[in-house]
Amino acid sequence: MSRTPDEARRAELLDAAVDYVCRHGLTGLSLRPLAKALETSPRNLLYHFGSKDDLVVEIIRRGRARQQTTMANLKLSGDLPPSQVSRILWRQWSDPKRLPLMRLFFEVYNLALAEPARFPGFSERAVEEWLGALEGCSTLPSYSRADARAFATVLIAAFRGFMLDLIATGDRARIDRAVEVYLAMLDNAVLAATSPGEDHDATA
Amino acid sequence: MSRTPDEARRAELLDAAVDYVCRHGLTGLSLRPLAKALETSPRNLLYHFGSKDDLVVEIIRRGRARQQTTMANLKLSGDLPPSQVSRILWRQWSDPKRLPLMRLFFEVYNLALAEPARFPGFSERAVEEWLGALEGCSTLPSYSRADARAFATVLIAAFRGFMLDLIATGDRARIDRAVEVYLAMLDNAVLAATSPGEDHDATA
DNA sequence: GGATACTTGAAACGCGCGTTTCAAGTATGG
DNA sequence: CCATACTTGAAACGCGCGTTTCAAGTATCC
Repeated sequence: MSRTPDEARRAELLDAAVDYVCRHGLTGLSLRPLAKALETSPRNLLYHFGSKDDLVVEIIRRGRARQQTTMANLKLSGDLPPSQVSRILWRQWSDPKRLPLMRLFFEVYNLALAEPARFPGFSERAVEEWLGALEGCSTLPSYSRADARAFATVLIAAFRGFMLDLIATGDRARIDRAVEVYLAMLDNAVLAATSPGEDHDATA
Repeated sequence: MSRTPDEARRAELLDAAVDYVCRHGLTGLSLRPLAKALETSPRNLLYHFGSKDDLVVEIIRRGRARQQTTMANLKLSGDLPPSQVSRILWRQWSDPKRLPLMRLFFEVYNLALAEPARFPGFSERAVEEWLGALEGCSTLPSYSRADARAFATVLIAAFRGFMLDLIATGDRARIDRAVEVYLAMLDNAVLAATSPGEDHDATA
């Protein structure tokens, strides 16, 4: 007939929107300022994305895609010790260039907690995906599956806790030092779990 | 003259507002629904609190007061091992009755990150207060001050990470198990730090 | 080159927001 | 008891929001 839909324009707008949201947050997002920053109009955003809610969904989806790209680049081989996996994770994600994306996801976690209906299953998936990745990545042979999940839960909790602190305070010196203390603890724990001599009971 | 200001009414409204915000979140808070839930009018909220922003500030302040009351009840003596301090903290705060307040503060952290001007220094203080408490509570004699801060940073990160997970997934069984694994790691670390025999290097 | 469908702009609509205005209601000090 | 100041209610204001309407602009296929 006459003309093919301009998919590239949509992708360009979406990418710019993700950048904007990383800088300005998702909570107070409104179309008019966003449109102005993207040098377009609210009308156009709605034309390309249908509604604001749909746009938000796509922004989050695109953000997750960036996150997963980063994770894929980690190339974590299956037999690294947990401390190595955690160190690589930390090195990668504490990069100032990646912090805004991380901050965005903490924001989305919160929004999802406040309005689970708008982001169904988001919070649960956010943990479950990392669990899956870390369970597979750093399992100790002696661990049962539940132990492995518990251990992975520790890794995730510490990682996210350090991230929160870094995002909030920016006190990189203190936190980097804390991460090293923590990684040494991890090595100690693995040592204790694999050496048969010690009394090692992790249950209450 | 004629009548004394009703301070009790204000306090009552504020307490009810904190409860409301714990249940409904602070992000989308607006006066009309809040007033309806409190069986009063927007007009009255503004009369008692001046403006919505002032009200929000007072809600957060009151929430912090509740938080500190809980902390004061912990009665952490100075010579408990870190794992005991952490266990008590976790037991106290993972109580379902206290989770909403914790969730509220994670929400405020995020708001403060998005708009530092509205909540000046909030995020930094949130970490610094816990740091101070934990530094004093579970210092090891062999630690320098920087080491103590780093160690306390680990405790806070893990605590907050576990909290985030619990609030998001509610998977108490998995997380309680993870906490036990983590506490055992803490004990191991303290053991390693105090026994002179082992090679113990926590720097990169 | 003109019909066709994609793309964009300007302006307005209805809505809920925080806030203000104005007036009535109410308890208390003199 | 009544003047005074505290308290509350009803209604409206202006504003920014997401969205819609209507029309113009633009690239492409026949």
